[in-house]
Amino acid sequence: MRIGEVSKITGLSEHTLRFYEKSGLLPMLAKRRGGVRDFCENDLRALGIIECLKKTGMTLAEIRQYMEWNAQGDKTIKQRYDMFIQRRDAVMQQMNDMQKTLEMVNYKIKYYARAMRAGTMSIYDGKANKQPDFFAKPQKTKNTKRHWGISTGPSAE
Amino acid sequence: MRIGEVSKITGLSEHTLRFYEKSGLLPMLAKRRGGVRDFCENDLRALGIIECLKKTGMTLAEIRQYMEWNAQGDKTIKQRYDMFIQRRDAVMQQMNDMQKTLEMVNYKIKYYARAMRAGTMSIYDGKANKQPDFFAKPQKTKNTKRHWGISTGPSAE
DNA sequence: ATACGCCATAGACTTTACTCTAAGTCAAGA
DNA sequence: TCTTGACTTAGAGTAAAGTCTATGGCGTAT
Repeated sequence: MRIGEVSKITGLSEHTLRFYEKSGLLPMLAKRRGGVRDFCENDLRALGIIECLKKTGMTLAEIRQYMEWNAQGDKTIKQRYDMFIQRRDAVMQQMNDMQKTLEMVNYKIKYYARAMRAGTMSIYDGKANKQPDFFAKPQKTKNTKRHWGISTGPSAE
Repeated sequence: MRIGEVSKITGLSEHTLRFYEKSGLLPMLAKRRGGVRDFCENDLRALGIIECLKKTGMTLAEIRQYMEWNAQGDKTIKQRYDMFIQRRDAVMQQMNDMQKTLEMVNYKIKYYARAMRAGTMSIYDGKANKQPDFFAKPQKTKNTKRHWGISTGPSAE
């Protein structure tokens, strides 16, 4: 499989795919004579992992570290396991943040919907502002309502 | 309220706060004689909105546009309403993405947990790889399981 | 044979969002 | 008065992740 097809499948540009390889994110990528990159199923899976880890907030440098651990085999299993546990925590934190973000956005939608019906913002003159506090520290005492339960996922078993 | 205190409250650096103002994100910010910035409650709320909108994926340039609409009063209510509807969609998309990301991370946690117990990756030799496909198109026919229900939030009423 | 499409490399450039530096102002306390 | 600490400005520098350009090499359809 050559780079053009991989670009179509993944949605990543050919530039980006070459950039990833140059950055050490695809150490096992085979090349045909002439230097043409020859992507296999494993490379596609690696690209899937890369995109996944990016979404969890990792930098390309950190992802490269993971790929190096991969290449080192059995002696780095624990590092890799620990990394994914960390990533799970990061993802759950992001989900919490998105929930808070959604609450603010929904507040604003209601706020502007009301102003739209009135045709003016002046309906809010002199009124207390109930806008959510985005800098509030997470509270221990009061369980903030959630629209979805947080599960820690499968344990280490 | 001066910049140092605001920095402590928001967690944003003084540099960043000045940079935001220079970028037009805080058009109403008052200054004392000598040029010292004087933040009020509304400025804090504006900073909350800025951080919120950043999390929804907006750039500072786009957020600045919103702040300009704010300053223009009643004639831009619809633009601002529409913008927050768009933001809600973006947030819900991100939540879906995070769910997919979490599934991949949990798969990997199980994968490495098993390898850790065995002490080797070789237990997977010759086995089919069940790693989630990160580039799969969203399917219409099969409701993908979710850990949290997606609500569109309050409608425009 | 030659033109076409796909691919290669090296390296320069871009965008976004900060982050820092240098040099200076200002108000309050010893 | 002098010092200290918090603040100011303009502008330079940085980091991350691409993105693009110039130039050239293959393999194949006409």
